[in-house]
Amino acid sequence: MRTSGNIYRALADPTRRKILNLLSKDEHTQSDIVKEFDISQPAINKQLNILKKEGFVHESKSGRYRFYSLNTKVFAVAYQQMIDEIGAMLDQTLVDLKHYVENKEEDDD
Amino acid sequence: MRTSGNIYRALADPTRRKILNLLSKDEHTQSDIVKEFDISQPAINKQLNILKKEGFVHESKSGRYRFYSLNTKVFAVAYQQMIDEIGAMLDQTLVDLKHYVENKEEDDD
DNA sequence: AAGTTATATAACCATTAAGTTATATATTAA
DNA sequence: TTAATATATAACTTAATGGTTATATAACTT
Repeated sequence: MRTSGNIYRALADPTRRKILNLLSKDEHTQSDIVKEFDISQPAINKQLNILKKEGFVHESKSGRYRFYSLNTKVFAVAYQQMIDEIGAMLDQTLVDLKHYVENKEEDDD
Repeated sequence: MRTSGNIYRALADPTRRKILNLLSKDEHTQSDIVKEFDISQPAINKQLNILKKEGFVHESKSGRYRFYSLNTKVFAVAYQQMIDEIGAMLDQTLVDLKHYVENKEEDDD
């Protein structure tokens, strides 16, 4: 099985995170996406190509438009792997933190 | 409240991820850490300084040694924020994926 | 006091990253 | 067929990254 896209790289840039976030809600054309940013069309194009190459985003052509959508399966799997890797470093801490937050909430009620 | 360290940046580099992983298990001196890698001491020093600046790692001086440990609280909080941000994009997908995996396990038993 | 070990710092280098502007190409609309 | 729109690509700039080597400083060991 081919090792999944580099999610760490994908998430490292805020533009890419915002694109992923947009696509998680809906399919968008490239020009739609461009409108959501203050940067140029070629800049967005580059980031889309990166996300495409990593496999997190799917492109489909229709006329002069390119529709982009989140490749949820690929992204979800990479995400899970990341959680497994990073979350493991924090296992007990997260349990503790959860208790702490929960108790805090109780106190606040 | 000061916004938490940039976990996306911290995780973007494999050397930093490995350092964090080491420190999640135990405190280490810098030279201990250096031994775990094939790169130079100054290179490790740099990465440690980045992790320190982001607040994910704590340094304590003792003689000529520097002891490094994971700042678990800071890291856990940043991690949780990341999970909230990124996980939200995948909510339903993750539920589906879980069902899929669970059913698969059942079938395999 | 001299040598060794741990860490820090400076100067440097190559690569990558993330954007820009200008322009080309493809498709649709008038 | 001309104009407008959507996307792609090329060439460039600037800055950040992640390493290197050489050397300095600090602390311990003999």
